[in-house]
Amino acid sequence: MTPRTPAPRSRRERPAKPALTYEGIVATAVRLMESEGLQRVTMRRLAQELDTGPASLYVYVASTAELHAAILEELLGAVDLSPAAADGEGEGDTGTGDTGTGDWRERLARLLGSYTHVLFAHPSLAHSALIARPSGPNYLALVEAVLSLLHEGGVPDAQAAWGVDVLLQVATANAAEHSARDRTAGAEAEHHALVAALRDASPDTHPRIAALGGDLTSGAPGQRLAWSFRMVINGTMTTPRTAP
Amino acid sequence: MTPRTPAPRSRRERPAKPALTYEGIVATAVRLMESEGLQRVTMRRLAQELDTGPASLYVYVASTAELHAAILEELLGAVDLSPAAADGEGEGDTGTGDTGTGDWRERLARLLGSYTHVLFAHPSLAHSALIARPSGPNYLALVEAVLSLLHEGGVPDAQAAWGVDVLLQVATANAAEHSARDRTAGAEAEHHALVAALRDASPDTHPRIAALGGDLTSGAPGQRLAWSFRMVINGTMTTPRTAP
DNA sequence: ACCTGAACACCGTTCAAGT
DNA sequence: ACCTGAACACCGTTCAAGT
Repeated sequence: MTPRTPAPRSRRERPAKPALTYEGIVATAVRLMESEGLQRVTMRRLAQELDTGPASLYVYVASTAELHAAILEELLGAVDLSPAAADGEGEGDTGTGDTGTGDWRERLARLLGSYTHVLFAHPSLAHSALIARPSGPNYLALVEAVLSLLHEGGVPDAQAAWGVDVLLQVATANAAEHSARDRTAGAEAEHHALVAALRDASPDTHPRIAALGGDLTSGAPGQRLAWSFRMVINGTMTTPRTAP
Repeated sequence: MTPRTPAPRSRRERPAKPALTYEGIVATAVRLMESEGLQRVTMRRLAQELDTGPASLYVYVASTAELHAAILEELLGAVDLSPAAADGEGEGDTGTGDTGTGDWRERLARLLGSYTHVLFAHPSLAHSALIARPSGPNYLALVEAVLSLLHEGGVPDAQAAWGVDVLLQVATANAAEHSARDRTAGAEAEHHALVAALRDASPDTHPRIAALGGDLTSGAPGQRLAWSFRMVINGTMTTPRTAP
């Protein structure tokens, strides 16, 4: 005598549990990361958020690593690629007269800065970006943008092809390092230990470290990163692919 | 009537459980990593190996991250620093006539190669090297060696001070990426997905990627890494610290 | 001071069984 | 085909209590 079907009203009480889809899972994962950090985006926690059991997720996602890569690809949509847009915006009078030689370099540094910024905004993600590189549309667009700026600058194709990797790697590694420093208490302590060790190195055993002194750790992170970008761009321009 | 003290013989049956020390803990951790991989070097597993409970380790080691950093510092002792030894070995007739200009560059690349090699031999470690940089004597010696080669090459101090970081970072990130590829099945699949995505990119939407084609992923890892080293060394030499 | 048992609050992944 | 309960085999870290 008990009704077999639940009262229709109960469907309106809360939004009906949506069917699982890859897109839905990733979207929920992004939300979860934004609110609780990547370290909480686990299969179990995510399943709980989706009102199901962890085993259900394995139908759509092969592993936790793949899940994290999918989140990164999603976030890469926020990278500002406009520095690479060489045309389109202002038709006739593009010449504002301000774009001297070297301008493409500055725009490339700005583009890479935007990429770094996105990683910084989601600290734990940079770390996973080094291991599981995404291959979705947003990542491809980023690679294309970097390549087009190198092309604009007249960097030989062969060098650009290999340089883009290093450029993105430097940006990613920097974000990973600094975001780890902010996040985990231990990482900050370890960085201080390194600074102290460099400061206290003896001129007898470590003459060069002693000679450079505080300069080894000088500069704001942003300044150092900007120099790194310029430096790798210059290196890419001037280093032929044939052995020296 | 049961004896309160264990029979002395039992002390000879197995080597008496050694007292815990920081050195002993780290040494056991290194052994454990060598036999089972870093992913098994957990506080619990290590405690088991030391015949104690995990809580006991926290007297000596603050966290798992610190433990991993200590292992890395230990392993850095295996890096071959001899390419940086500018003098001492052959006293009078140092001039074999073979050391042309650019030779310091080659030796620096060899030194960095040795560092990479050590990380590769212990795959899971490179990953943690990016986050928790060590600050022990072996790491300092590595930094000193790189700096002394840059000095030998006449690289301006300010540029060398910032360049050493990028140089080591590129080496570390490379090792992390490739070792992850070998280790986890998912990482290899993801790399293939990236290669395929680059290959299949449309010339309309991704003209530069299409133009470079297979060159984006060409070359053996060793070749690419060697080029990266040359490239970052060149960039460090030619990029002043003042804004462009 | 050093060490420990026990607990708290979690993990990833698999698989047989259900619908 | 898709979903799930339940289990297997683990984690890091803390803390009160012991020696």
